[in-house]
Amino acid sequence: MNAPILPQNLKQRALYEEVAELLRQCIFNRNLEPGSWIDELKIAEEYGISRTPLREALKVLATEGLVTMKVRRGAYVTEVNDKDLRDVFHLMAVLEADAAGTVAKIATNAQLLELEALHQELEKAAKNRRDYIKFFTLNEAFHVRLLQIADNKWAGQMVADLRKVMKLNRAQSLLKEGRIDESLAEHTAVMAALKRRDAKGARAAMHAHIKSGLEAAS
Amino acid sequence: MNAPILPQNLKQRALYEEVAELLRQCIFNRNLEPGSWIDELKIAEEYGISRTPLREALKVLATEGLVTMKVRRGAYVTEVNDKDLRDVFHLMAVLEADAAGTVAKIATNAQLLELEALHQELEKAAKNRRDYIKFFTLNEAFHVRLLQIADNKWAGQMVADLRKVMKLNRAQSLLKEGRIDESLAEHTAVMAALKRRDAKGARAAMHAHIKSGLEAAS
DNA sequence: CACTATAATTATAAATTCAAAATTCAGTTT
DNA sequence: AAACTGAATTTTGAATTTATAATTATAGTG
Repeated sequence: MNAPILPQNLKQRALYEEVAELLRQCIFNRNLEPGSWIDELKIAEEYGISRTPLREALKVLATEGLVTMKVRRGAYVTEVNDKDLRDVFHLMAVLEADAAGTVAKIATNAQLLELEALHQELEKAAKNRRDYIKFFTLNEAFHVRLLQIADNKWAGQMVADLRKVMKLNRAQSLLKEGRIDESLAEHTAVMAALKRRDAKGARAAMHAHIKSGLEAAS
Repeated sequence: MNAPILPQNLKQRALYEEVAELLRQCIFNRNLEPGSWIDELKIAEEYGISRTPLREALKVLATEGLVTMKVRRGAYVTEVNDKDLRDVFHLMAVLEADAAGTVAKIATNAQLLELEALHQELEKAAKNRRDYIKFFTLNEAFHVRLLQIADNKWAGQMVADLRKVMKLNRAQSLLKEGRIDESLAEHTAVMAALKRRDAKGARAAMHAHIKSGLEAAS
């Protein structure tokens, strides 16, 4: 019943944080469908907790945009329409392009090598056609690391939030095989610009990369 | 059929939202100082409410970045250091520049006239030297309206959050009289680019405008 | 038969209560 | 006198209870 106390959990997280994370997973894998009402009583019982931390978690998800609160009507999983998705992709393009430009300027050589290593893993995964789950994971890792190196925690937080909203849309996961080649080519262009420390080029390449991701999704 | 629907402006807000707004004001006007601990019992009593909605409000502010939660230690007003401020300004510049570019492209003529009207009010306020509170208010109104016209609710939300964090820093309010002239000139440049529907120019002008705001603040 | 009003049910919102963790302070020991 | 131990106090975290709003169901009337 009780969650085992793992030694790695030295920094304990608050219960409402744990619940928020569980709910995010439920939302991403469509256990909770967009537009559907979130039954507080049911979930609280399912998780074996009271409604108080659950409601706190819901309010966090609401400010993240994953759920929508209606007064006296409870919480609903946010529905993302096409325009929303376009807007989110546009913002992602703007923010990640800026981050790429920054990285081209400020990254240490070691950090560029690190990105290069991730990129090469990505290339490997792309060759094994069936491995598009790994491709997807590595791709996200690359982008996350890039944001980290850009060293703007506010930007990192925002892009993370936007990524969550993107995951609300089923289409985002449709990284089809044909798209892998295209995506990899774009990635290579980004990496090349970074290596020659071409901020403007990196921005442009990243912008194009994300925007073409939108076309694939919509 | 025509049951009297309540006007939208009379929409009731949840108590935790009201409390969150009150706390924001307390934080912005230094009633609660950065770094200071937030006494739940005291505040709850002050507002005449229980701790439950207060704690929900604190969690909202935490995801906005205004407040930092420490496990088993409560909530603290976030302290913004110089690097944080630089990062926030940089993001604001990127996001608002993008929004300005979008507005140059998609705004209706009526919307441009609306912005123009706001801009002219700004000019008037600038002439009355003492009115820098009004100048500040109008300036914010202009930027808010621009974001609205850019019609990307995610971007609007993000810029609003960033603005809140900016307000944590005392320096941001030091919009001194000398700075008013400079700020107005930059604003005029933005407006001019918008009027000739020059997206690139609008982006550049807005970017410069925000960045020079950073220099004034730091 | 339809429509309205009202009662019953259900779910959310907020307050209160309870539990557990951290801090403080006093007392003892070295 | 300094440091450590442990109890008392304070404060956070979570559960439970209470109140209120909204929806549904039911009954009554035109």
